[in-house]
Amino acid sequence: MTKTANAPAEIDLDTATRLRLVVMRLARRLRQQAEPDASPSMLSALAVIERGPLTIGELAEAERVQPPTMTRVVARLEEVGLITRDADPEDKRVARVSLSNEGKKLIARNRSKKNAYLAKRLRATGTEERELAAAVALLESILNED
Amino acid sequence: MTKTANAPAEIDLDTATRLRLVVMRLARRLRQQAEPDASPSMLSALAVIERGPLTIGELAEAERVQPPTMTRVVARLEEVGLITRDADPEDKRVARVSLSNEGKKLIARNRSKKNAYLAKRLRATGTEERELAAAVALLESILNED
DNA sequence: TATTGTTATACTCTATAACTATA
DNA sequence: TATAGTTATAGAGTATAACAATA
Repeated sequence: MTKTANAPAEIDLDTATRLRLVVMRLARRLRQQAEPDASPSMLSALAVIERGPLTIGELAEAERVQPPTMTRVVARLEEVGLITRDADPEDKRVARVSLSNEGKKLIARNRSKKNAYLAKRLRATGTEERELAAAVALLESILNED
Repeated sequence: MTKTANAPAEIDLDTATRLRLVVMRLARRLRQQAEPDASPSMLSALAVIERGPLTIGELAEAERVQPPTMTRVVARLEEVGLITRDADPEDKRVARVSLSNEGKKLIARNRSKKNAYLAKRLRATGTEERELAAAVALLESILNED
C-alpha cells in the first residue's frame, strides 16, 4: 500500500458537513479510547444522574433518547453497581435512579484523571486547553438550547 | 413527570470529559437528523473517496477503522450504487473504489443543501456560522494530526 | 510466507412496536 | 384510559479472530 492518508482537511465542505464528519470521527476515536469501567452511553447517563436522582423518563428526555434505550443503559449501570434504583413509594410505576458509592467514585476518578489521548493531541497541535474548552462550550450551547 | 431537564452545562467537568460528552451527544443528534440516502459512516467514507480512488485498506486507514468495518461500509455503498469497485489489474487481491455518478450527485446535493437542523440551532444560540467553523476547525486539527 | 480483503461472531447504541403494571 | 417502564425485534457501527485468494 502506498504511504497513506494523514487525511487533509476537507476544506471545500460546508460547515454542516464538516461538523457531521468531525463529530462522527471524534466519537469513533474517543470510543476507541474508552473507559474500561463504563461505555460512553453509560458515562453520559451517569453525568446526568450525578446532578440528582431522576426517573427513567426524565433521564431519557435529558439524554434525548427513547425510553427503551434508557431502560437498557440503566440496566447495565445497575448490573455493574454504578447506580441504585428505588421504586417511588407514591407511584409504583416510577423508578428513581441515583449514583451508588461506586458511581460517585468512578466520576471522581474520571474527573481527576488526565486524559492521555487528548493531552497528546493538544500538545501535538499546540492547542491550549482553554481554546478547546471554548470550542467545546460552543458545541454544548448548540446542543443544549431549545 | 416534572418539567424537565433542559440539561444545564456540566461546568464542573474537566475538558476531556466535556468533550467526550458533547461529541457523543452531538453524534447522537446528528444521527437522528440523518440523511435519507446514506448513513453517517457511509457519508464519511464517501467524503474520503471523493478525494480520489482508494483501496479498502487505504480507506480503512484514512477513516481509522479496522478493515472488516470498511468492507461492510463499502459493501453498502456499492449496494446502493454510490460507488463502483474495480479489481486492480496488477494485483488481484486489491479492490479500488471510486465514486459513481450517483455518489458525485449525492455529494453535490449535500454540499448545496442547507442543513435545517444546524441552521436552527445557530439561530437559537445567536452563534455566527464563522464561530462554529472555527470550533470545527480546531476539532479537525486535533483529529487529523499524527 | 506475507498481504488484501472477507466471513463469522459479538458487543454497543439506538429505534419502533407491542406489552405489563399501575394510576 | 393514560402513563411509566419493559420486552421483543431490528439495524447501524464497530471490533477481533479465523479464513481465502493472491502475491
